[in-house]
Amino acid sequence: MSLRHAVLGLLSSGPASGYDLLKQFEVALSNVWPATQSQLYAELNRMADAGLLRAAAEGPRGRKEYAITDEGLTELRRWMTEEEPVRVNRSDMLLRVFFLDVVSPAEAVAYLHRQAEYAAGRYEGLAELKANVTGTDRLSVYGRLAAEWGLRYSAATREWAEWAEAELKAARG
Amino acid sequence: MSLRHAVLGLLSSGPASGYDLLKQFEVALSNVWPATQSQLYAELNRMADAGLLRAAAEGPRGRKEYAITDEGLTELRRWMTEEEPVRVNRSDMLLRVFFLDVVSPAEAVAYLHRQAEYAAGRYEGLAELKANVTGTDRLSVYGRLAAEWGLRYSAATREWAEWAEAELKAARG
DNA sequence: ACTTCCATGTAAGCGGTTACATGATTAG
DNA sequence: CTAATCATGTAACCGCTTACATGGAAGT
Repeated sequence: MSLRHAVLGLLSSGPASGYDLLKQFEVALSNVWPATQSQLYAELNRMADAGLLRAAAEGPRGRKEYAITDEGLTELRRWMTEEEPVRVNRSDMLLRVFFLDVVSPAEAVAYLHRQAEYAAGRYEGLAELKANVTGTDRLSVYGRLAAEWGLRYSAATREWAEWAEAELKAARG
Repeated sequence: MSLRHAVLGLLSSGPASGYDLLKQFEVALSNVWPATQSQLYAELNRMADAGLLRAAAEGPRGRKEYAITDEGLTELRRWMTEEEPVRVNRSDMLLRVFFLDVVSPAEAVAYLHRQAEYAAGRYEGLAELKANVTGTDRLSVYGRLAAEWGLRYSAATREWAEWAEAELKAARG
């Protein structure tokens, strides 16, 4: 249940409302842990019930500002140090690779070509994003580390797709 | 709904029972699209209802062998050529990176170190797996392409984690 | 006035996981 | 005879997505 931990993480640098958090999810975490509005508001209420959060202040328009509790901070630290990341690598893109021979050789090559182009585009996008994250706040500093991962990931995927495309062409003779 | 397409893909090389398919999921597709027994049997019945499959034969112990229909093959090809892969990159591992300053500097470094080690181990595992997949059948040939992606992915992740660890140490001064 | 932004909530549905449940056949 | 393997199914639960629903406050 990592949405919960993402919320704890965001609140660990200061109180915020559901609305504030939603923007942070969109801006900073969208590539790593997207969350929808509907999901977030429901989870905040559950977390308050569980004592990980408390409604610290109320503002205009029914705004509720939440602050992390000691219990929440303890849980966040426990998750960071004791719980190993879950790696579930469902890949729609890779699944298709297994079945490439049900389409024509030309279509198979085209598929890999599209994946290389997509990865190249994503690389460019992340490079731009990283260049625009110039802050010294925690989310910016560590966000750049995460962006660097994305960059390396995109580069590796692009190179793989180009390699695989060449392999297929070679196999065709 | 890619479980459906994974099933269509597997059945495109010949009829199989739910039990057969489950083993193929475990052996060939576990790193790309894991499926549970419960999920698979239910989906097979839905797919038969939808006309993508037909129960082709019955064997001992209530065994039901399914064959892909023309409709199923058409859907598989459509999915391969027309539907772009969905990329949802929820990463538990990367999410933690954003919140690395809620733990001690030593714990943060240790976290990245563990990730590098995990990626290195995964690389070794995949290298072994790839070396053992020597067949010339479709799943083997394309499985090696997919394994190559995993190898590059693991290497990139390991290198990133080592780099990030060095960054943190440098920042600590 | 009108639009945009702020702000929170509910409900239906889907895909996936875990656990439960049952029974036939084959190999040692 | 007994264990392993073959074989299929159901039910509860969980997290996520999409869509619906409402209304207050601020800027132009």
